[in-house]
Amino acid sequence: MTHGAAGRSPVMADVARIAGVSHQTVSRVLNHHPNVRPATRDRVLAAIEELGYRRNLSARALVTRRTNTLGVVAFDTTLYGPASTLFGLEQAARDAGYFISIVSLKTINRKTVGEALDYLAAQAVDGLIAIAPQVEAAAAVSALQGNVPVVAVEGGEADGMPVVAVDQVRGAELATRHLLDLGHRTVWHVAGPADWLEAEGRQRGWRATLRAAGVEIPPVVAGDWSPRSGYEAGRRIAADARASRATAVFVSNDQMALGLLRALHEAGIRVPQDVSIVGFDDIPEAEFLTPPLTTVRQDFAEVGRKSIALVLDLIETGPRPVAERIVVPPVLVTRASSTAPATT
Amino acid sequence: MTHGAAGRSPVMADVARIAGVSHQTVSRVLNHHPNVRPATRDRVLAAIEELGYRRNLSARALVTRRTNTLGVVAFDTTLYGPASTLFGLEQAARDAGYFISIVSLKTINRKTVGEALDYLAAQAVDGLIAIAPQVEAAAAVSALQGNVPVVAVEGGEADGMPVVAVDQVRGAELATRHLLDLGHRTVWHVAGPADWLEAEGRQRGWRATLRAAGVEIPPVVAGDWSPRSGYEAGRRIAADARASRATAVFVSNDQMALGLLRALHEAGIRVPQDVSIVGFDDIPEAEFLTPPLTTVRQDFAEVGRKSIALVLDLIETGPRPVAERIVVPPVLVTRASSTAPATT
DNA sequence: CTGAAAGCGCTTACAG
DNA sequence: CTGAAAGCGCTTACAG
Repeated sequence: MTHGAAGRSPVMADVARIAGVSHQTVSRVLNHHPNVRPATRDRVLAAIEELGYRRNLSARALVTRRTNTLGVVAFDTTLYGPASTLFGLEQAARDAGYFISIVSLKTINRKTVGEALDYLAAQAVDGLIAIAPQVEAAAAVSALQGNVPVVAVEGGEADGMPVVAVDQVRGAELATRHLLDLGHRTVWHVAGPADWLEAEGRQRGWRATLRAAGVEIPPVVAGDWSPRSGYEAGRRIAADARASRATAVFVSNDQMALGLLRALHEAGIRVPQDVSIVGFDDIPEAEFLTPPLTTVRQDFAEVGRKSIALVLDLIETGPRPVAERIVVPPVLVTRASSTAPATT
Repeated sequence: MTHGAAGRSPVMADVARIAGVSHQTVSRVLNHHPNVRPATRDRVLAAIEELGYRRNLSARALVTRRTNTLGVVAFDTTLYGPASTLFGLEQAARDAGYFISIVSLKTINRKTVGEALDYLAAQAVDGLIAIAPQVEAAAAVSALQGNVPVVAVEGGEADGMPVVAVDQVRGAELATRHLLDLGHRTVWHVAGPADWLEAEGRQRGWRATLRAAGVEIPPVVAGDWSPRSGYEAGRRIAADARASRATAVFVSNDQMALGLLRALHEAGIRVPQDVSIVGFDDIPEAEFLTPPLTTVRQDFAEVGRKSIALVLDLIETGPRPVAERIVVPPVLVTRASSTAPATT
């Protein structure tokens, strides 16, 4: 603030005056325009440094019609998966020089998702990323399909929208096959909420694997992702355990597996001696549960990076003739909660 | 798009033309200026509706010098606490009509925090909220103290900056006193990382409570918030258990308590019969651990709301003569992991 | 209660 | 390689 009118922050014209050039030349330097003489460039840079000048991004956005901001719609970023994805998105966006404006929803339906998208549209974001793991949310996002590029994270296949997702079906196959390979006659399944695409994909992968193996397909036990619902599922399975002779359970996420572990423990059923358990996500706690949980790890950071890369590419090159679907492979992490069945 | 030049989105002048007024009148309607005749207002509103007009926020920001955006600096939003706080912040900001621009850091030091603040400053945010739970981060934030109002969430007391925080000392007192009241001779402590203000506050509260009770103060066991570090602390405590005769442990967060539970279980030490455990946070999993975990609940949503309210107030009314400190009380949640010591 | 004028701080052709 | 001009879409005094 040693130059320029006191009290106001410096503008391009202040820099220009000090550098002895016009403000257009300052603009050229800032935008890495090739045609600037090195000596001029250095003078401008020095003046910028001296004044602590920062470009006014609102003014810039007004003329370029680019805000350099990406909107993110998310649901319950308190859950490990969405939180991790968001973290990955944010890192990748910043590396690319974009700002992230986020709205996270408490409840998902066409109305709330629509409002969120409106909210971000009002901000004139350059692109939109929707962490839209529910059928409803995906539908709401695809209904929008406005002027701005949209990428769905964990979105469904149907809606003709670019998607970046972990291969849920594949993950469920890994989990189910692992248990079958250990020698279990079949594998039970505690599912996530019916309207979540991930829950649906995992159930599909589980079912396909059992069918391919030609084994009996037990009835699905419903859950809602919460430890509590896993606990309740566990009580039900424990009650049926002797009758059903369940020896292996693939649980659709780690939090439910944690609740299920608790219920089996209460019922005096040992894991893995009596029942083997496999979860999904590999939350940081998974390794330290009793027993340590075999699970399927998702690379959320990678999903975030790929989503940003895709939306930026869409911004640059315009929409594709056919919507892309980028798939990130999951990895099975084997721990103590799964073993061969007792030979009875 | 039925009016105006095809291909471009409608601007204020388009609305004005359709409503038969000048664009200033449209502006007045949008800004809820009192002096607009109701009939005129209705015509303008109808035109806005008809065109699907949205105000260009960049143009608005250019003249008002307000971006209606709040910047948030956070650290590892993958952790339950920061994720929950962020969620609360975002809800509260949106309710107040503000956008949130977030940058989350992987590592915290003066440099990374400084860069984050620069990044947000470049965006000309109207206010800044720093989830700055480390000593270093708090220092970096207070070093800034630029032109824009800053509120520190979980910040320290020293830096003369407005702070919103859960009363960590009080929470630790609740936990420690609970264990003493159950009849334990003293209480051990697994601390969080030394440079975290929350870890420091909880340790302070624990120590003060023991001192006030006139009981022996055991050496602190160090952790880093992770389940793994809790596990390692648990192994150390288990190894010393007979020698040290530890019967009660206050663990500085739930994730470490989870790891500690695992270690004690491996060592054949029963919780709570042999050792009582109390955690901190009340993560969703806490209720379903084996055994269900007694812990101290923090109201992160409330912290978020209060932080937004404070920063907005600072934006409106300017800085206070003396920096405010708003404290949110924690609550003890009693579950099965804590009980009276065995009478030996 | 409403309109004509000026200006916010940039970028983008257009000259030279 | 660099500058004078116009304009992005709003809001804010200023008139009336």
